[in-house]
Amino acid sequence: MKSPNCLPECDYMHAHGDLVQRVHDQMPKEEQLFDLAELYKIFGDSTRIRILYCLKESEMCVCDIALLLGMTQSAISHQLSVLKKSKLVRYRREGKTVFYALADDHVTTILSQGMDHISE
Amino acid sequence: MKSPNCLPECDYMHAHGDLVQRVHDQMPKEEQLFDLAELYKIFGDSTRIRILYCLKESEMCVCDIALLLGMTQSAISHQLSVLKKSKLVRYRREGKTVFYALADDHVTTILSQGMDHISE
DNA sequence: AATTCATATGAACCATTGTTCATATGAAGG
DNA sequence: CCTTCATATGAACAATGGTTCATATGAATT
Repeated sequence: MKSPNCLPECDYMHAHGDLVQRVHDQMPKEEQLFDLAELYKIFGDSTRIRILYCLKESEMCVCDIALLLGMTQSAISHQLSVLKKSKLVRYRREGKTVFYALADDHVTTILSQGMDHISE
Repeated sequence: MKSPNCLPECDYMHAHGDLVQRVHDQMPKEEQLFDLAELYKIFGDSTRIRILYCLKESEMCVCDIALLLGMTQSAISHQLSVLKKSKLVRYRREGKTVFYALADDHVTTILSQGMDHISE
């Protein structure tokens, strides 16, 4: 009798069954892999990357970022809201102005990790 | 006289000019930030993440991966070609079969880096 | 309370991208 | 050489996502 998690049969391709089953059993949970992809998706846009690199230097308000990146306030605000939802940035309000900053050191680490990789 | 890299004027928003200029000067090159985003984009798809996690365990041929992930051979092949273009996987041919593997340890590192982050 | 200013947000539009389907390539075996 | 089998690839389709435009919120100032 097969395990409840066994793979579907494959009649037209004779794959290397043992290997496939072993690797299958060692895979992380589907949900975890999905969340991981979602995380990278956030970093996978150059506007958001540029915003994060701004905030790496200093906390900044929305219109400063917009000015610096040469984009509209709306576009920046939309992207900040994406970054906010993913907890990659935090913010504080001061009067009419909202200052954004990187959420924690982990974000910086991930950024420099990737930067290392492409500078090879 | 302004530096050749100075920012455009902004008449309707009175941004914090000094800060903006300072952060602007410390930003990495546009092209680098673009490439960084492109790298993360590759990781930002759950099919590709799942493929990478398969290959983390063992080198595998295309149809094994397809079987394991319950997807068509074509879909997997297309994604492998994306991963190949970005040098995240390498491959070797053995007769009719092509075996894929992770390109280097750096890929594993990036994967576990992200996995750390979401497991908080 | 009315206005101004910084930011947020909803809808629409266009571009990008992942999958499918059909077909091509290219190696091994008869 | 003709077939078979594993993989690759091109075109088409559907879905996702980033920007813009118009407008809303909400805080400060008069």
